Amino acid sequence: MAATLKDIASKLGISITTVSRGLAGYDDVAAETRQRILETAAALGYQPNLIARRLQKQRTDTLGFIMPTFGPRFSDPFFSEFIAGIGNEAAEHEYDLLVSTHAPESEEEKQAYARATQRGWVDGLIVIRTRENDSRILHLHEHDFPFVVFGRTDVPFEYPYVDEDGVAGMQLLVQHLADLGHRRIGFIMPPAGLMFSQYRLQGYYDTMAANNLPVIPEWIVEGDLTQRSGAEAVKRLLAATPQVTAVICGNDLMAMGAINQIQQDGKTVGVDIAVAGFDDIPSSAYVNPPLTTLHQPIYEIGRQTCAMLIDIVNGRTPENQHALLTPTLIVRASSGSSIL
Amino acid sequence: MAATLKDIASKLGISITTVSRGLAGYDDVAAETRQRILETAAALGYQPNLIARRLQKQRTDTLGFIMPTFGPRFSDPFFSEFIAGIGNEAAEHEYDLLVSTHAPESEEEKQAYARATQRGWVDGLIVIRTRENDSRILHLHEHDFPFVVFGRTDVPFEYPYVDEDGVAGMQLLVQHLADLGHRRIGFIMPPAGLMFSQYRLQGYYDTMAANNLPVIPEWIVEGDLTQRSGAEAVKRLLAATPQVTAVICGNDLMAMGAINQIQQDGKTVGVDIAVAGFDDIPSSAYVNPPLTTLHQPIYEIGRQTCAMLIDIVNGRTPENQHALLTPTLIVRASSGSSIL
DNA sequence: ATTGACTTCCAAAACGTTTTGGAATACACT
DNA sequence: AGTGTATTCCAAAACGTTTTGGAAGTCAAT
Repeated sequence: MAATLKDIASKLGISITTVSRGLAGYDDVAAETRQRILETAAALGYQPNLIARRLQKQRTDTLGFIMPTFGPRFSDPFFSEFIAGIGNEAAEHEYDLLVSTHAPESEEEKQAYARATQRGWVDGLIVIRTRENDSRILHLHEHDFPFVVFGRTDVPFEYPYVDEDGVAGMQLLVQHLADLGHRRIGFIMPPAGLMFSQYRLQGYYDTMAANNLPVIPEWIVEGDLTQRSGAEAVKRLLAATPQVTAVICGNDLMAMGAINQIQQDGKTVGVDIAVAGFDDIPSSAYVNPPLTTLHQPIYEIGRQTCAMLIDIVNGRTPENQHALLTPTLIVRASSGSSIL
Repeated sequence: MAATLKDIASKLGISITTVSRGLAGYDDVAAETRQRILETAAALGYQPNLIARRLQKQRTDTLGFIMPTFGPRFSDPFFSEFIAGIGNEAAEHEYDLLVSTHAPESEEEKQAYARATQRGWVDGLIVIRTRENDSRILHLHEHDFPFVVFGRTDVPFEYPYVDEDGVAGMQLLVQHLADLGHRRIGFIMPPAGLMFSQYRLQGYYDTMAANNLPVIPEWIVEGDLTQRSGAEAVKRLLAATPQVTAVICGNDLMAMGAINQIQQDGKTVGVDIAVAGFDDIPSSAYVNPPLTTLHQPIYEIGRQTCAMLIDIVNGRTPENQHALLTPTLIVRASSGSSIL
């Protein structure tokens, strides 16, 4: 039912070629003919068949994003903001965005990446939440498939990425707490397999050392980025080392869980104990007490990542293959005031 | 470079047809031939070109989802959970999910829907956040394009939808507050143009009336679903009618903003004033005080909506075109105890 | 020796588009 | 009259797949 080039051509008694070229604005079509083509196209409500065009052009004008989600009940606000960023950037360049969700390191995830590198699915991929020696990046690199990563990883070759400077971020945060007089600072770290955990951990170690503060292993516990795990982790942490006066959480969601847990135990966050997060999700300004955290411009990072990918897909080498953004420190009430 | 049917055929000295049919498992291919085809396909790393297949089959095996987002800094956890729901359901049925974001009622949104109904983009669409006399639904219905909606609207024809029963939900919540002794209950409603606002408002009115509680216009103010607007709205509300003892917010995000604002004004939520939300996003259990709210199984709703769409796309009529789910009341500390 | 049934294969068309490599015509200039 | 140059058009190929409608061969039964 939908009109095709053939319909227009036969209605006008001219060839498909001419119709195609007329519509595309080539100058080997007489102005008068072109006019008639345009009119009939409009009259028939012609819309080009994208699939046919893609088959001919050998490109999909589509970008892929495979979200590494954990449980089914999953709703890290990080993702919707990131999707909005890449989606809007993609739309501006007339690219579509194909999204799917798979558990990290699962069999389905592997299949999804295998499928992606076959021709005709997407032109390029966006990868996030890098892991050690990330198999996704290895696979994409092996198959010479265009991709950009949000996050660094330890592979023995160059690849384009955007990343936050986790070390610098943690440096700001730990220094802030140290300046307030904290000497025993705990760290609820994100899953150790994720690369950004390592940078954040590194920044924590470095800055503690820079302030001549020793770190004991009990001060570091691991969470899985959810509120629930933040609550559990802080419970374990404080049970093991009640002397800790401040707790840094690997992300805001865990910080929210931790705050809740601490309050349930009858202590006052920002007075009895300082808490800080990482990400600056919108909610972090509205919890009680408001959360001291490190701001990451997720939306902008999404845009930038996507812009870089579009460059690569079009054969342009981005002037800067590696973008490293420093988070900014947002001080709110949860870190309290000086305890000196 | 990627291997095609032609490559396999010429390597084996047989026709493309036979290769295609062998791979597809038709029984007019000798078992031995089929074996050789399979082997060579594996050896060459053959992956079918999806675009070519789609062109031939005249279907995209792709579903579309156009998110109606407001600002750039947008991150309603509702969306990521909903996407996970439809994405996983789609993946199970071997469908892809195409996602884009456009401001509601914007020109780009209109264009996106116009583009969607042209052939060869997606096989069906998922629509959410219905508006009065929703132009998207009118357009899709006019073009006879497959779609399923999360939400009802007031159009003069039948269409498939999944929706939450906002009236019943609010009934539970208002009754809960009335039972605690509240008689002056404010309502921070979502944008009036959204259909679910109207149901929630209706449920509020109905249940107030059922309890012989009058409602005065000052008790109702509007917000835009963000934390910030929740804070602003509650400020306006309490400035106008300080006598209010309970405030129901149209969603959890606004409730979080409201709680924060009330606390900044030095009052205690759950004691001086009760606050409740709607949605039961994960954070709502972790704010301080934890939020009384209505639970919606967003992930499940996403799955169900998507499953219905897949049925429709495949020409099967779902047994039930209209699913109405009743939210469950989650009582937490923010609504406090009896004030009688 | 024919016939019919079954098995195994394939040429060609089709999906709708873009691109290639001219062809045909008209016109002006030698 | 012949050459060259624009201008305007188009047939055919190509993208990679699936499906249609047989064709060819084998085998057993007549």
